[in-house]
Amino acid sequence: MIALYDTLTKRKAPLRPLVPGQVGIYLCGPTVYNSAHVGHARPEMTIDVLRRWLEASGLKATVVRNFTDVEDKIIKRAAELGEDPAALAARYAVEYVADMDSLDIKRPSIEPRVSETIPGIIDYIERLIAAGKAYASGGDVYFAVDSFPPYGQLSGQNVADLIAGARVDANEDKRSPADFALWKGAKAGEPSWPSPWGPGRPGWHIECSAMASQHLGPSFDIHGGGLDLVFPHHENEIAQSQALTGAGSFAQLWTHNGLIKVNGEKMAKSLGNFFLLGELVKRFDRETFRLFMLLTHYRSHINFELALGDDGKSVVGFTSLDDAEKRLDYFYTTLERLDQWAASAGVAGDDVAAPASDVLPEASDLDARMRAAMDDDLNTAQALADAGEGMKLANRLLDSGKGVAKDVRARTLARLRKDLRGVPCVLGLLTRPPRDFLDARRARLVARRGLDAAAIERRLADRDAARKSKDFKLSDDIRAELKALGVEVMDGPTGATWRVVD
RNA sequence: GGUGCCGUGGCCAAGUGGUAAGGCGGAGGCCUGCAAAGCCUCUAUUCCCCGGUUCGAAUCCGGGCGGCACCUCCA
Repeated sequence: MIALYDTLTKRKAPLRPLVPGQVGIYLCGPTVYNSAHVGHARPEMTIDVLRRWLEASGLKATVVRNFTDVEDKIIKRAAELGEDPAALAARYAVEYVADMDSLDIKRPSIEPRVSETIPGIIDYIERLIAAGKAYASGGDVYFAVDSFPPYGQLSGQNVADLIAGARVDANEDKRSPADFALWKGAKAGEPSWPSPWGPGRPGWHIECSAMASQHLGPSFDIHGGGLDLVFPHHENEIAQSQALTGAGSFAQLWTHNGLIKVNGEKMAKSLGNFFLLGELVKRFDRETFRLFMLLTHYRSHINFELALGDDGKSVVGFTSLDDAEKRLDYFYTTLERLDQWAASAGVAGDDVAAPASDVLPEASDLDARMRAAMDDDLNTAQALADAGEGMKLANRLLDSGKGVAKDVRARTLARLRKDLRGVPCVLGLLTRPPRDFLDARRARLVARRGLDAAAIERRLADRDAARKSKDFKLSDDIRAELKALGVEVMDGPTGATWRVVD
């Protein structure tokens, strides 16, 4: 049974699906007014892992992730570019899908758009007005926060403080400064839809209430999003929804992922310190992003570290991603060694998976430990630390069977070979044949350093000849020569191999 | 001003009552013609500080200090 931390009750709670065996998840999606950056990947990755874990646990997950394609920022940006707002939003939505595909994030079951939900939104607003929870005023419609006493339960805010803080937008048409717009009357030249209150468009929060209830029903299991959305967005979603459908309806569990910081600073458009996914994906393996994110628990902030040049400003490297990719390299290298051992030992597939008692204890409970970590609020950091321990044990046994009975060693290695791909594969890691990853990575590094692989191979052949004739001076000279290029030569039982150090 | 989160070794980071995971870095070692990779050992008597609860606290409570986030567009 999986437990998740619930922002509303501030504690971990076991997931008890409303419909046994099925889990409905709503994730707040992007406002599509420009390209996706690293920050967008975090909630997507979090929900992707949640969804994969639930599915692996035998549950059917329905993930609804919206596109907000009608919004002030889109209108503004479209005006700047002289482009039609709808066309601009559609263009960036296509790009967004491609970016998430490139990170191997499973597509949501349903991707509703505001532009396709307008009738549902208008209906929703009409019901709120009929229930006395909202009022039309000056072409707009506002939610009456006073009509919903529990307001503030998610974020710990109270209405009086909000008003006293004077940070809420006072507005002639509002009865109370804390009220928020459900419908915004259109100004000249703005895109609009006809409504009982005149032409206009939905306010920011109502879309999610409407889309969630339309696709998942008035009550569903999990609502996700970034920590920055707790207030006001999610608070307002709760108000709108529960004002109509009552306490306890809407999301049963609220999960919020931590944000991404850049060299310790908040990542913000205004600071300009964000990086587009499309560019980073060219430079790193897609699994590198996944590992980078999953190495930290989803509720913590992640620091996206950059290596800066001497001027302290120019970005010369992506330290966090480099580190994650090296770790991934270690994992895949270990798996390859295990595969080679299995091939030479004649171990086929998983068929030698032995009972727990017949393998070393560190290996016998590895899978259970990883599963327990995942069930405990998706502790991927713990699960991957466990996997790392398993990798280390595998390498040790592969190096030497000293002190371990031969059959126990073999069964342990077989077990590790299976389990080290078990939970990690569910998380979308270590899913490929090791050689695919390792070759692709080396090719990328070769290209990045502007090296010539064929030339390296030729020098390696020269060195091999030198070693055969015991000319270690020449052999070492060639090693040094390649080393200067960033190429490391590794002598092995089947000849020398090489890799690019970064 | 309000609200919430956090403060773990040089750095990163798990751990929410039972006596400090893991990674990086560093030191030593095994292996190697030399290396690299891999492995082994060491690297926090202690979890921001001060009180309290408890047989027992990094974990709970109170106070203080520090950082961050949200309250305005932000994933």
